[in-house]
Parts: sequence; structure tokens; C-alpha cells
Amino acid sequence: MEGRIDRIKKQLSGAGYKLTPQRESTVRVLLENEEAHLSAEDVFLLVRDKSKDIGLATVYRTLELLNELNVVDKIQFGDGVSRYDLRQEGAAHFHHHLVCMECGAVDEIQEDLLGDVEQIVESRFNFQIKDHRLTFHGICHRCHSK
Amino acid sequence: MEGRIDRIKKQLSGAGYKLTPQRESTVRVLLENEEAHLSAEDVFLLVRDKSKDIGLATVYRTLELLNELNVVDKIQFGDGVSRYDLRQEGAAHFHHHLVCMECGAVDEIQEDLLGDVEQIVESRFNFQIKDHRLTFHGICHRCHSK
DNA sequence: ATGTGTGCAAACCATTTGCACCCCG
DNA sequence: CGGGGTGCAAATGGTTTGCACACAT
Repeated sequence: MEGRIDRIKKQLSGAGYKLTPQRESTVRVLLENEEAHLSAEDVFLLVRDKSKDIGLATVYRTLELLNELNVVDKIQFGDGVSRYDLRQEGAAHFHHHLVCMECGAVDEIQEDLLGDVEQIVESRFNFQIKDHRLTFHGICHRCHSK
Repeated sequence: MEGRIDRIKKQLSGAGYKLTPQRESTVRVLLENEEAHLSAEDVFLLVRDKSKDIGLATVYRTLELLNELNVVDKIQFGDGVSRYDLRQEGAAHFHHHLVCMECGAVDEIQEDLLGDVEQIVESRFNFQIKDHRLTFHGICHRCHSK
């Protein structure tokens, strides 16, 4: 975990930014809550809980910055809030999501299932793919077995 | 086109709603601008242009209603506005999008490329898929050839 | 009459921004 | 000192809502 912080610190300084205490707290909360799909406010409250002083605006600015550096991915599931996911170490592509229409749970799929599909899209539409977003909506295994 | 309006009218009345003049104008604008990925405000202005009286709130309410009836799909590309796409006749699934990071254009892919992937997801994760969203971000063929 | 639908304006709420202040080099 | 970074509060902007009125059954 410290290693990941270090790497992020390098990415920041490489781009001319510092890892301030607020930024570090924000990153730590993201690390401690991977796969949680936190909103900016979620992050804000979690940092607050550890009795660290931080402003909501700073959280937004930090998340925005991390998004630009491709440290986090900003996603929207359609509920009006943006959520932020730490990008996996060395992941070439964004992972996928399974959103349950019943209980609202969001599960992740780390494997890249789109290799073949991307081949088709690149050649057939002459579109150079940089990234993708894939979300399935349906009934999760928990609700399904009820 | 009249046929599609008729069908939508039936869907509305089946659910206990009427095809009012405002709702019809809204649907016509969507039909005349398929693949345009209009925002609520876009629809509002286009209906206005035809000198039809309509309020922005009505447009929102209509689009919301059509979304619930699965007549339109509500999508967000991350620019802060919701866009509304008429669902294809008889399409079991939502079509895919190619968003150009250079010029911002949004192209559509009607073919369903996810058959195999869905098989995998359903069996491996025991997730019952109802719908999906797939968007590729990259450089479109127009910008690519510049 | 009963209820659905509409327009307007106000309210809402996530996000952004202006600005004064702070800290570090 | 100078510039990035922060906090607060105010502004922004898309979307929703309250309410009075209109229209059809």
C-alpha cells in the first residue's frame, strides 16, 4: 500500500504537483475502499472521520487531478453523482461493472472481456480505441437466489 | 414514422397515459433526430423552433416517462448532461457508442457485439443481464485521417 | 367533478469557482 | 517574497418540484 502511495506521489510530482496531506488522505481513503465506488462526498466524509481537516472543494479538486493523471477513473451510473475508482496497477483498460437493478449493488469484473470486440470495432469503424466503459444492468447473484 | 408514433401511443395508453400534443411533439423531434443524442434542452429548443408552445419541465417529464416505458434510453457520456436516445424498433439491447476524444462526435454501433461476453458474464458471475451500456472512447475515423 | 397534464418559477443538489489566507521554498 | 494549495462561501447549471390553471372524461 505504501508502494502504491509512492507511485502516485511520483506521478504527481512528475506532473508538477505535490502530495499534500489532504491529497494523501484522499488517496488513502480510496486505497482502503477499493471497489466501493465512492462519490466525492463519500470520500470527504471518510477523510473527515479520521479527524483530518479537509474541505469538500479540495476533495473535488484532488479527484479531478487524479482523474487527469489517470490514477482514478470517474464513472457515472446514472444516479446523478460521479464516482471514483482507483485504476488497477498496470491496467490497460477500465474494468467493467455489474449494477444490480434490485439492490443497487455494484460488482466489478477485472478481466478484460472485450479483446475481440475491440478488434472488430477498430477495423470495421476505423476507430482508434483509447478506453472503454462497459456496464451491465440486471439482477445480481444475491438477489437472484432469493 | 406514423407507425412508430402509433406504437408509442399504444405503449403510453397501455400504461395509462395519453399522447398529448406536447408529448407528440417531443417524440417527433426524437424521431427526426435519431442518432443525434439530444439533451433535454436540445429537445426543448427544437420543439420550440417549430413554434410549438412547450415548457422545459414538460420536456423533462416526458423524457422521464418515455424512459420508464423503455421508449427512450437515457445516457450520460460524462459531460454533465443526460442525453436521450430512441430505442430501436425491437432492439433487445441498447446500442453502443463511439465517443471521439478529439472532436466530441458520438457515433453509434447498432450491431450487438456482446453476445459471447454476456454468456460469460451470466454463467461466471451468475448475473442475470437485463441491459448493458458500452461506450468506447478514442479517436474517430474523421480525426484519425487528419 | 375528478384527475391527468402543463407552464412557470422556485427549489434542489452536485459540482465549480472566486478569493483571501497559508505554507513552503 | 512568490506560487501552489486550501477552505469557505457564493455561484453555477442541469434537473426536479410545488402550485395554480387548463382540459378531457
